[in-house]
Amino acid sequence: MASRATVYDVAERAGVSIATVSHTFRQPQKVRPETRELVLEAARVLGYVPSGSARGLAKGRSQALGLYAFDMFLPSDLNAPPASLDALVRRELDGPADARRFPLYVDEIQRGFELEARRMGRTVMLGSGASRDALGSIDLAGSVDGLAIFPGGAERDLLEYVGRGVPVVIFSSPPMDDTLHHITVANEAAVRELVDHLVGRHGHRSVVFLGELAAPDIGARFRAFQAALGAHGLPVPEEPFDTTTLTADSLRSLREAIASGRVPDALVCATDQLALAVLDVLARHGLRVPEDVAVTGFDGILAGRLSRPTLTTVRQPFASMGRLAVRILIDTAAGVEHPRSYVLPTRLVIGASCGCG
Amino acid sequence: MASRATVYDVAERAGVSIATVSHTFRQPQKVRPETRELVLEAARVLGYVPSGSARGLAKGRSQALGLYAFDMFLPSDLNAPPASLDALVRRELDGPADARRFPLYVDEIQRGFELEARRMGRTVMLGSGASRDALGSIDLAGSVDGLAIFPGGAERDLLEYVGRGVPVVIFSSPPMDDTLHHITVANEAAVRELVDHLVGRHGHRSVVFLGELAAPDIGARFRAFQAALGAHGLPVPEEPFDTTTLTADSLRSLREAIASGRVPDALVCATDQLALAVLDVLARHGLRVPEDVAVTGFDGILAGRLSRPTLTTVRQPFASMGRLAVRILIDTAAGVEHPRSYVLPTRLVIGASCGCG
DNA sequence: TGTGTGGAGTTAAGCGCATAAATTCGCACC
DNA sequence: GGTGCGAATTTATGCGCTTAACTCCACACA
Repeated sequence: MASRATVYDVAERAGVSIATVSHTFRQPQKVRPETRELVLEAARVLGYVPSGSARGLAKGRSQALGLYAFDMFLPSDLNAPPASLDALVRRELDGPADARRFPLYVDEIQRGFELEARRMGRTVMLGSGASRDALGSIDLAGSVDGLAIFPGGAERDLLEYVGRGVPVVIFSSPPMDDTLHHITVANEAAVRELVDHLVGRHGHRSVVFLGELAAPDIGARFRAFQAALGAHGLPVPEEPFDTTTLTADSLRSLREAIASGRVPDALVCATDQLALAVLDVLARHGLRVPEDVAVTGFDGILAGRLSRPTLTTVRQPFASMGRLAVRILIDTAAGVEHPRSYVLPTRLVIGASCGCG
Repeated sequence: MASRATVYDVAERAGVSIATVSHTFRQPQKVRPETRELVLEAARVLGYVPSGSARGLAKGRSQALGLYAFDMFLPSDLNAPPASLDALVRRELDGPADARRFPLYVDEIQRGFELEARRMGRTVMLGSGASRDALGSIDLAGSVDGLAIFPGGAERDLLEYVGRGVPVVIFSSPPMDDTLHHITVANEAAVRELVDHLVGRHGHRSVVFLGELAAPDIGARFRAFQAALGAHGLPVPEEPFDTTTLTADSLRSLREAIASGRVPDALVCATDQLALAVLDVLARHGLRVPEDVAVTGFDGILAGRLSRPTLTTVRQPFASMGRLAVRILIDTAAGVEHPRSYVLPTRLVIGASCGCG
């Protein structure tokens, strides 16, 4: 692995200046065919591969778009000790293939992002870090022409900061008065439709909301939930029934309700992941879904179609969100204006967990 | 979007030299706390974000690992005209969520790659291009400290070329006498086990292989298939029953066999994707699986667990392969030797498509 | 007072490429 | 033979950062 060849090496071997070498690769028409061939041959012999860093520095942009995920999605993995290869393989082959861990909604957005970037001839840089780790996203921001990011913890000001130098899109975050671009869905309409279904169609009266309000989108869903209950003339709760985080000691309120025999008619969960956890808890305590209690999710991830019963949920256009982010970033970097906020539609997906089918 | 602040700007504002600014971020212990605070404050005010390109150039490495996929996996998307946002969203929400397109095996390897890179504090650069496009992977190679790649078309020499400057890992490619690192699975043992099951357990005699031999791993599987049949005293075919490419006019041999009423007992498909297509064709022609004909796949992708019947297949440790690639790349870049080839184990997964269950 | 020492900061030299501006050259044309 | 011109190539500079080597200075010690 000798140190890589540079333009200088190629130029010397081809008997031309480095400018000609550069031209040969970037603006071939400016170089006489014979000279070009000379340069290409030299490059071939030397195994020349242009340095992306040097090019990026010289041109002022990298042709790369960044996607940053806080590790909130995979904390367990990040903290795990490095397993031996054997252990990794054995665990993977012996364990169950788990659709609950992958693909999640992040992965679907990422996929759309990748596909569109590919279409546009851009490379994608994937970064990640701890929730509080400012440096991770800053580092990434310094290497790309645009950055898309998932909502994490207290990163708002950090993003504004980063956004001064590079366009930034934030997913699943309702319109706000900041300098970032937002992509989200019509949470209000979606929740309204969901509640209408549970109350209007199935006649449930005791309908509750489960979810942690920290994420901006989930807050919006809860407020929409309150409004929807009100619209149906039902009592409006001040807070979610359970504000779980899906960590160790989660779903406490739900388990207490089960223990005391006062389970609501319907559990509206802020996300599919949460809904699946709820299904588990209910099953473990001998409660049948939907006979004893209805459950709904939000997102439309794959695992929700594999569960028993299948999940009634709201499908989000994740791939489109990822694609849209790419378009916004590229356009904005090129000076083309874009609306600061996009609110995409959703679709109610009726499964078995609400009592239908 | 004013042009980004640089070390010079920060240095000037803080009244220090650019070296001190750099030290503040890279080796904080070398600068006095008060000075450090001065610099950080200046950086904060200016919205300073270090340039990844400049750093990469100065240090000679980028802390990024590359993953390159030829577009053979997504040709349709690449060639599609750019749809309007509305059209994209509508198509996504209205269409069926299709586990047959995602996640595929590439995605699972990629996931392992990403997770391990994250663990190691590296960023991942995703590139892609047309099969014949040398420039794509070369460009990517120039921007990363190591490159992992899927087997595509005639890229062998290209990879050797790229491999001169940067460590390269190639997936699903049996050990070869080249300068690259290879990661694959024990195709021979896996196919042997599969055939043993079909012949020994289910008593099938007319067992055929379907698959395109271009991919190196698939070639290995077919040779193992031949050997396995021979070991059972069955006639050994010269060629696969069908060498389909899953494009427009695919599975011709199979359809002809169906038309002529001479369908084999068991169809051993080179991949799950192919097996799923085979299931479709069989169903469309009124043939029942496994009653009329047995089918097996290879890979263990998610869609194979969603099909009816579920697929009997061979599960590969994809995530581990991705993780291993990262370890190889990082180690090799650091001068630590690694075996040139890794051959990982697999696991036979019995579904319903072979006649079990 | 002279010397040594270590800490804090600065100087200066690249890293590999792109590109504007300058130069060279061949050639047509008067 | 002089002039003009466009094409081909080179010169020269800068992109923003890292870091080895150096300077400076305060302080301890003999």
